[in-house]
Amino acid sequence: MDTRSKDKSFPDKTVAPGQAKAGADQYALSEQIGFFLRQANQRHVSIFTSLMAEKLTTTQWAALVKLKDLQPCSQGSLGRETAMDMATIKGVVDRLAKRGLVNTAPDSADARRLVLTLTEEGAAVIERNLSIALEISRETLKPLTAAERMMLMELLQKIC
Amino acid sequence: MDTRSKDKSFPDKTVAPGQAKAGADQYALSEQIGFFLRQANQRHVSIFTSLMAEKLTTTQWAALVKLKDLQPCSQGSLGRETAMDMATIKGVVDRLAKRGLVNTAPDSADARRLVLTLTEEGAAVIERNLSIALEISRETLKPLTAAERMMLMELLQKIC
DNA sequence: GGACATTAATTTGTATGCAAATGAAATTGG
DNA sequence: CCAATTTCATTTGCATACAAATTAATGTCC
Repeated sequence: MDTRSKDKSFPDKTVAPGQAKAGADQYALSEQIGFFLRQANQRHVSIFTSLMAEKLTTTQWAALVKLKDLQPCSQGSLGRETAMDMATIKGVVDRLAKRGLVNTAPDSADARRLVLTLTEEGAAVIERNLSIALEISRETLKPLTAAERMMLMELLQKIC
Repeated sequence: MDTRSKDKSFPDKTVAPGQAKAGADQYALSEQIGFFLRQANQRHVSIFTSLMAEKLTTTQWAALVKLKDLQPCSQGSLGRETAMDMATIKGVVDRLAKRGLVNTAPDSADARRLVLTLTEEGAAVIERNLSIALEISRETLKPLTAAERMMLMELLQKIC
Protein backbone atom coordinates (compact mmCIF):
# COMPACT_ATOMS: atom_id res chain seq x y z
CA MET A 1 0.00 0.00 0.00
CA ASP A 2 1.28 3.42 -0.88
CA THR A 3 1.66 5.40 2.32
CA ARG A 4 2.55 8.55 0.44
CA SER A 5 -0.93 9.17 -0.92
CA LYS A 6 -0.79 12.78 0.30
CA ASP A 7 2.63 13.51 -1.16
CA LYS A 8 2.91 15.87 -4.07
CA SER A 9 3.76 12.97 -6.41
CA PHE A 10 6.71 13.17 -8.71
CA PRO A 11 7.49 16.59 -10.16
CA ASP A 12 7.36 16.94 -13.91
CA LYS A 13 10.92 18.10 -14.07
CA THR A 14 13.28 16.22 -11.82
CA VAL A 15 15.58 18.45 -9.80
CA ALA A 16 18.90 17.34 -8.42
CA PRO A 17 18.22 17.05 -4.68
CA GLY A 18 21.30 18.91 -3.53
CA GLN A 19 20.85 22.03 -5.61
CA ALA A 20 17.07 22.14 -5.69
CA LYS A 21 16.03 25.75 -5.82
CA ALA A 22 12.70 26.81 -4.42
CA GLY A 23 10.32 25.49 -7.04
CA ALA A 24 6.58 25.65 -7.42
CA ASP A 25 6.52 22.02 -6.33
CA GLN A 26 7.47 23.12 -2.85
CA TYR A 27 5.01 25.99 -2.57
CA ALA A 28 1.31 25.31 -2.41
CA LEU A 29 -0.70 28.39 -1.54
CA SER A 30 -3.22 26.32 0.36
CA GLU A 31 -0.46 25.09 2.68
CA GLN A 32 0.79 28.51 3.72
CA ILE A 33 0.05 29.92 7.14
CA GLY A 34 -0.80 33.32 5.70
CA PHE A 35 -3.54 31.88 3.53
CA PHE A 36 -5.07 30.10 6.52
CA LEU A 37 -4.90 33.17 8.70
CA ARG A 38 -6.58 35.34 6.10
CA GLN A 39 -9.35 32.80 5.54
CA ALA A 40 -9.94 32.13 9.23
CA ASN A 41 -10.20 35.86 9.86
CA GLN A 42 -12.60 36.20 6.94
CA ARG A 43 -14.83 33.48 8.33
CA HIS A 44 -14.88 35.13 11.72
CA VAL A 45 -15.77 38.52 10.27
CA SER A 46 -18.52 36.88 8.27
CA ILE A 47 -19.97 35.26 11.40
CA PHE A 48 -19.68 38.56 13.23
CA THR A 49 -21.50 40.44 10.50
CA SER A 50 -24.33 37.96 10.30
CA LEU A 51 -24.92 37.71 14.05
CA MET A 52 -24.32 41.28 15.21
CA ALA A 53 -27.67 42.94 14.98
CA GLU A 54 -26.71 46.60 15.13
CA LYS A 55 -24.60 47.81 12.28
CA LEU A 56 -21.26 47.34 14.04
CA THR A 57 -17.99 46.07 12.58
CA THR A 58 -15.45 43.91 14.39
CA THR A 59 -13.10 46.83 14.89
CA GLN A 60 -15.85 49.18 16.04
CA TRP A 61 -16.92 46.59 18.59
CA ALA A 62 -13.32 46.11 19.73
CA ALA A 63 -12.88 49.85 20.15
CA LEU A 64 -16.11 50.21 22.12
CA VAL A 65 -15.40 47.33 24.48
CA LYS A 66 -11.82 48.41 25.10
CA LEU A 67 -12.84 52.01 25.59
CA LYS A 68 -15.24 50.95 28.31
CA ASP A 69 -12.26 49.59 30.25
CA LEU A 70 -9.82 52.38 29.49
CA GLN A 71 -11.96 55.49 29.47
CA PRO A 72 -11.07 58.22 29.62
CA CYS A 73 -8.12 57.59 27.32
CA SER A 74 -6.41 59.08 24.30
CA GLN A 75 -7.11 57.99 20.76
CA GLY A 76 -3.58 56.69 20.42
CA SER A 77 -3.70 54.45 23.47
CA LEU A 78 -7.07 53.04 22.42
CA GLY A 79 -5.49 52.25 19.08
CA ARG A 80 -2.54 50.48 20.68
CA GLU A 81 -4.80 48.42 22.93
CA THR A 82 -6.98 47.35 20.05
CA ALA A 83 -4.08 46.72 17.63
CA MET A 84 -4.97 49.51 15.21
CA ASP A 85 -2.54 52.13 13.96
CA MET A 86 -3.27 55.83 14.32
CA ALA A 87 -4.78 56.20 10.89
CA THR A 88 -7.11 53.25 11.38
CA ILE A 89 -8.27 54.05 14.91
CA LYS A 90 -9.02 57.60 13.83
CA GLY A 91 -11.44 56.41 11.19
CA VAL A 92 -13.08 53.98 13.61
CA VAL A 93 -13.44 56.61 16.34
CA ASP A 94 -14.75 59.19 13.87
CA ARG A 95 -17.52 56.85 12.76
CA LEU A 96 -18.39 55.89 16.34
CA ALA A 97 -18.46 59.56 17.31
CA LYS A 98 -20.69 60.42 14.38
CA ARG A 99 -23.12 57.76 15.60
CA GLY A 100 -23.05 59.24 19.08
CA LEU A 101 -21.43 56.22 20.75
CA VAL A 102 -18.18 57.94 21.68
CA ASN A 103 -17.36 61.42 22.95
CA THR A 104 -14.18 63.20 21.88
CA ALA A 105 -12.61 66.21 23.59
CA PRO A 106 -9.17 67.82 23.61
CA ASP A 107 -7.06 67.04 26.65
CA SER A 108 -6.70 70.12 28.85
CA ALA A 109 -3.31 68.90 30.11
CA ASP A 110 -1.86 67.99 26.70
CA ALA A 111 -3.23 69.78 23.68
CA ARG A 112 -2.04 67.07 21.31
CA ARG A 113 -4.24 64.43 22.88
CA LEU A 114 -7.81 63.60 22.03
CA VAL A 115 -9.63 62.23 25.06
CA LEU A 116 -12.27 59.60 24.39
CA THR A 117 -15.16 58.49 26.57
CA LEU A 118 -18.21 56.31 25.99
CA THR A 119 -21.56 58.03 25.68
CA GLU A 120 -24.57 56.59 27.48
CA GLU A 121 -25.72 55.16 24.18
CA GLY A 122 -22.26 53.69 23.63
CA ALA A 123 -22.42 51.92 26.98
CA ALA A 124 -25.94 50.75 26.18
CA VAL A 125 -24.84 49.33 22.84
CA ILE A 126 -22.17 47.28 24.59
CA GLU A 127 -24.65 46.04 27.17
CA ARG A 128 -27.20 45.11 24.50
CA ASN A 129 -24.71 43.11 22.43
CA LEU A 130 -22.43 41.42 24.94
CA SER A 131 -24.23 38.09 24.78
CA ILE A 132 -24.21 38.23 20.99
CA ALA A 133 -20.47 38.87 21.06
CA LEU A 134 -19.96 35.79 23.18
CA GLU A 135 -22.13 33.83 20.80
CA ILE A 136 -19.99 35.02 17.89
CA SER A 137 -16.84 33.73 19.57
CA ARG A 138 -18.52 30.42 20.32
CA GLU A 139 -19.78 30.06 16.77
CA THR A 140 -16.33 30.78 15.34
CA LEU A 141 -14.79 28.06 17.48
CA LYS A 142 -17.67 25.65 17.01
CA PRO A 143 -15.75 23.20 14.78
CA LEU A 144 -13.25 22.61 17.59
CA THR A 145 -13.33 20.65 20.81
CA ALA A 146 -12.77 22.46 24.10
CA ALA A 147 -9.16 21.31 24.19
CA GLU A 148 -8.59 22.38 20.60
CA ARG A 149 -10.05 25.81 21.29
CA MET A 150 -7.67 26.39 24.14
CA MET A 151 -4.76 25.13 22.08
CA LEU A 152 -5.64 27.40 19.15
CA MET A 153 -5.85 30.47 21.36
CA GLU A 154 -2.46 29.70 22.88
CA LEU A 155 -0.81 29.10 19.53
CA LEU A 156 -2.24 32.29 18.05
CA GLN A 157 -1.09 34.24 21.06
CA LYS A 158 2.43 32.95 20.51
CA ILE A 159 2.58 34.26 16.96
CA CYS A 160 1.06 37.68 17.73
CA MET B 1 -4.05 24.23 46.17
CA ASP B 2 -6.23 26.51 44.13
CA THR B 3 -6.62 25.07 40.67
CA ARG B 4 -8.51 28.12 39.46
CA SER B 5 -5.50 30.39 39.25
CA LYS B 6 -6.52 31.47 35.75
CA ASP B 7 -10.09 32.33 36.68
CA LYS B 8 -11.22 35.92 36.39
CA SER B 9 -11.25 36.37 40.17
CA PHE B 10 -14.25 37.80 41.93
CA PRO B 11 -16.26 40.35 39.98
CA ASP B 12 -16.74 43.78 41.55
CA LYS B 13 -20.47 43.41 41.55
CA THR B 14 -21.70 40.00 42.55
CA VAL B 15 -24.30 38.56 40.22
CA ALA B 16 -26.77 35.91 41.21
CA PRO B 17 -25.46 32.84 39.36
CA GLY B 18 -28.77 31.74 37.92
CA GLN B 19 -29.78 34.98 36.31
CA ALA B 20 -26.34 36.28 35.39
CA LYS B 21 -26.68 38.25 32.21
CA ALA B 22 -23.72 38.62 29.91
CA GLY B 23 -21.69 41.23 31.74
CA ALA B 24 -18.43 42.94 30.93
CA ASP B 25 -16.81 40.72 33.52
CA GLN B 26 -17.29 37.81 31.18
CA TYR B 27 -16.02 39.51 28.05
CA ALA B 28 -12.41 40.50 27.68
CA LEU B 29 -11.51 41.62 24.18
CA SER B 30 -8.04 40.18 24.49
CA GLU B 31 -9.52 36.73 25.10
CA GLN B 32 -11.66 36.61 22.00
CA ILE B 33 -10.72 34.47 19.03
CA GLY B 34 -11.54 37.25 16.59
CA PHE B 35 -9.06 39.59 18.18
CA PHE B 36 -6.32 36.96 17.97
CA LEU B 37 -7.10 36.13 14.37
CA ARG B 38 -7.00 39.77 13.33
CA GLN B 39 -3.71 40.34 15.11
CA ALA B 40 -2.06 37.18 13.84
CA ASN B 41 -3.04 38.08 10.31
CA GLN B 42 -1.69 41.60 10.80
CA ARG B 43 1.64 40.26 11.96
CA HIS B 44 1.86 37.95 8.97
CA VAL B 45 1.05 40.75 6.53
CA SER B 46 3.68 42.88 8.22
CA ILE B 47 6.30 40.16 7.83
CA PHE B 48 5.26 39.66 4.22
CA THR B 49 5.56 43.36 3.43
CA SER B 50 8.99 43.68 4.99
CA LEU B 51 10.48 40.59 3.34
CA MET B 52 8.88 40.68 -0.10
CA ALA B 53 11.23 42.69 -2.22
CA GLU B 54 9.05 43.51 -5.21
CA LYS B 55 6.04 45.61 -4.43
CA LEU B 56 3.62 42.71 -4.07
CA THR B 57 0.81 42.32 -1.53
CA THR B 58 -0.26 39.04 0.07
CA THR B 59 -3.34 38.81 -2.10
CA GLN B 60 -1.47 39.70 -5.28
CA TRP B 61 1.04 36.97 -4.50
CA ALA B 62 -1.76 34.50 -3.76
CA ALA B 63 -3.45 35.32 -7.06
CA LEU B 64 -0.22 34.95 -9.04
CA VAL B 65 0.74 31.62 -7.48
CA LYS B 66 -2.73 30.16 -7.85
CA LEU B 67 -3.04 31.41 -11.41
CA LYS B 68 0.13 29.58 -12.32
CA ASP B 69 -1.59 26.33 -11.33
CA LEU B 70 -4.99 27.09 -12.80
CA GLN B 71 -4.23 29.02 -15.96
CA PRO B 72 -6.02 29.57 -18.16
CA CYS B 73 -8.97 30.22 -15.87
CA SER B 74 -11.74 32.72 -15.35
CA GLN B 75 -11.51 35.64 -12.95
CA GLY B 76 -14.29 34.17 -10.86
CA SER B 77 -12.66 30.79 -10.36
CA LEU B 78 -9.34 32.40 -9.47
CA GLY B 79 -11.23 34.40 -6.88
CA ARG B 80 -12.87 31.30 -5.42
CA GLU B 81 -9.57 29.45 -5.22
CA THR B 82 -7.86 32.34 -3.48
CA ALA B 83 -10.79 33.12 -1.16
CA MET B 84 -11.58 36.52 -2.63
CA ASP B 85 -15.01 37.65 -3.73
CA MET B 86 -15.65 38.96 -7.23
CA ALA B 87 -15.22 42.61 -6.31
CA THR B 88 -11.92 41.95 -4.58
CA ILE B 89 -10.37 39.64 -7.16
CA LYS B 90 -11.26 42.12 -9.87
CA GLY B 91 -9.23 44.85 -8.20
CA VAL B 92 -6.30 42.50 -7.64
CA VAL B 93 -6.33 41.24 -11.22
CA ASP B 94 -6.67 44.76 -12.59
CA ARG B 95 -3.56 45.89 -10.73
CA LEU B 96 -1.61 42.79 -11.76
CA ALA B 97 -2.69 43.30 -15.37
CA LYS B 98 -1.65 46.95 -15.29
CA ARG B 99 1.79 45.84 -14.14
CA GLY B 100 1.98 43.35 -16.98
CA LEU B 101 2.02 40.24 -14.80
CA VAL B 102 -1.34 38.88 -15.92
CA ASN B 103 -3.07 38.72 -19.30
CA THR B 104 -6.82 39.13 -19.59
CA ALA B 105 -8.97 38.16 -22.58
CA PRO B 106 -12.66 37.48 -23.17
CA ASP B 107 -13.57 33.79 -23.37
CA SER B 108 -14.53 32.89 -26.94
CA ALA B 109 -16.85 30.16 -25.69
CA ASP B 110 -18.60 32.23 -22.99
CA ALA B 111 -18.69 35.95 -23.50
CA ARG B 112 -19.31 36.60 -19.80
CA ARG B 113 -16.02 35.09 -18.78
CA LEU B 114 -12.68 36.82 -18.51
CA VAL B 115 -9.83 34.39 -19.16
CA LEU B 116 -6.64 34.98 -17.22
CA THR B 117 -3.12 33.78 -17.93
CA LEU B 118 0.29 34.60 -16.53
CA THR B 119 2.59 36.71 -18.65
CA GLU B 120 6.26 35.75 -18.96
CA GLU B 121 7.06 38.49 -16.48
CA GLY B 122 4.37 37.17 -14.15
CA ALA B 123 5.94 33.72 -14.21
CA ALA B 124 9.36 35.27 -13.67
CA VAL B 125 8.12 37.23 -10.65
CA ILE B 126 6.89 34.00 -9.08
CA GLU B 127 10.17 32.27 -9.78
CA ARG B 128 12.20 35.15 -8.35
CA ASN B 129 10.22 35.28 -5.10
CA LEU B 130 9.40 31.68 -4.27
CA SER B 131 12.19 31.29 -1.76
CA ILE B 132 11.24 34.58 -0.14
CA ALA B 133 7.65 33.38 0.16
CA LEU B 134 8.84 30.26 1.94
CA GLU B 135 10.97 32.40 4.21
CA ILE B 136 7.92 34.52 5.02
CA SER B 137 5.93 31.46 6.09
CA ARG B 138 8.87 30.24 8.18
CA GLU B 139 9.30 33.61 9.85
CA THR B 140 5.60 33.82 10.68
CA LEU B 141 5.72 30.43 12.39
CA LYS B 142 9.10 31.03 14.00
CA PRO B 143 7.76 31.36 17.58
CA LEU B 144 6.37 27.81 17.36
CA THR B 145 7.93 24.38 17.56
CA ALA B 146 7.52 22.02 14.62
CA ALA B 147 4.72 20.19 16.39
CA GLU B 148 2.98 23.43 17.26
CA ARG B 149 3.19 24.62 13.66
CA MET B 150 1.51 21.51 12.41
CA MET B 151 -1.13 21.74 15.11
CA LEU B 152 -1.86 25.38 14.32
CA MET B 153 -2.31 24.68 10.64
CA GLU B 154 -4.70 21.84 11.38
CA LEU B 155 -6.75 23.89 13.82
CA LEU B 156 -6.97 26.84 11.43
CA GLN B 157 -8.05 24.53 8.65
CA LYS B 158 -10.86 23.25 10.82
CA ILE B 159 -12.30 26.69 11.37
CA CYS B 160 -12.02 27.82 7.73
C1' DG C 1 -38.65 29.53 -28.95
C1' DG C 2 -39.41 32.52 -25.19
C1' DA C 3 -40.12 33.71 -20.21
C1' DC C 4 -37.41 32.96 -16.24
C1' DA C 5 -33.70 31.97 -13.46
C1' DT C 6 -28.75 31.68 -13.06
C1' DT C 7 -24.10 33.02 -13.68
C1' DA C 8 -20.01 36.25 -14.61
C1' DA C 9 -18.42 40.48 -14.33
C1' DT C 10 -18.64 45.34 -13.24
C1' DT C 11 -19.69 49.38 -10.45
C1' DT C 12 -20.59 51.95 -6.24
C1' DG C 13 -20.24 52.78 -1.47
C1' DT C 14 -18.46 51.90 3.06
C1' DA C 15 -14.86 50.22 6.18
C1' DT C 16 -10.47 48.52 7.59
C1' DG C 17 -5.20 48.65 7.18
C1' DC C 18 -0.88 50.69 6.48
C1' DA C 19 2.90 53.82 4.55
C1' DA C 20 4.32 58.36 4.23
C1' DA C 21 4.06 63.20 4.78
C1' DT C 22 2.52 67.07 7.59
C1' DG C 23 1.52 69.93 11.60
C1' DA C 24 1.31 71.00 16.29
C1' DA C 25 2.55 70.38 20.96
C1' DA C 26 5.49 68.49 24.51
C1' DT C 27 10.03 66.77 26.05
C1' DT C 28 14.87 66.57 26.39
C1' DG C 29 19.79 67.85 26.23
C1' DG C 30 23.09 71.05 26.36
C1' DC D 1 16.19 78.82 27.61
C1' DC D 2 16.54 77.15 23.06
C1' DA D 3 17.35 73.73 19.43
C1' DA D 4 16.63 69.08 18.32
C1' DT D 5 13.86 65.29 19.13
C1' DT D 6 9.81 62.89 20.19
C1' DT D 7 4.96 62.28 20.54
C1' DC D 8 0.07 62.71 19.06
C1' DA D 9 -3.00 63.47 15.70
C1' DT D 10 -4.39 64.39 10.93
C1' DT D 11 -4.31 63.82 5.99
C1' DT D 12 -3.49 61.53 1.59
C1' DG D 13 -2.95 57.63 -1.25
C1' DC D 14 -3.24 52.89 -2.20
C1' DA D 15 -4.97 48.15 -1.39
C1' DT D 16 -8.01 44.68 0.45
C1' DA D 17 -12.91 43.20 1.78
C1' DC D 18 -17.67 42.90 1.22
C1' DA D 19 -22.70 44.28 0.44
C1' DA D 20 -25.78 45.68 -2.96
C1' DA D 21 -27.22 47.10 -7.39
C1' DT D 22 -26.52 46.64 -12.37
C1' DT D 23 -25.54 44.65 -16.88
C1' DA D 24 -24.75 41.13 -20.10
C1' DA D 25 -24.68 36.45 -21.40
C1' DT D 26 -25.96 31.74 -20.68
C1' DG D 27 -29.09 27.91 -19.17
C1' DT D 28 -33.50 25.87 -18.17
C1' DC D 29 -38.14 24.65 -18.41
C1' DC D 30 -42.50 24.48 -20.53
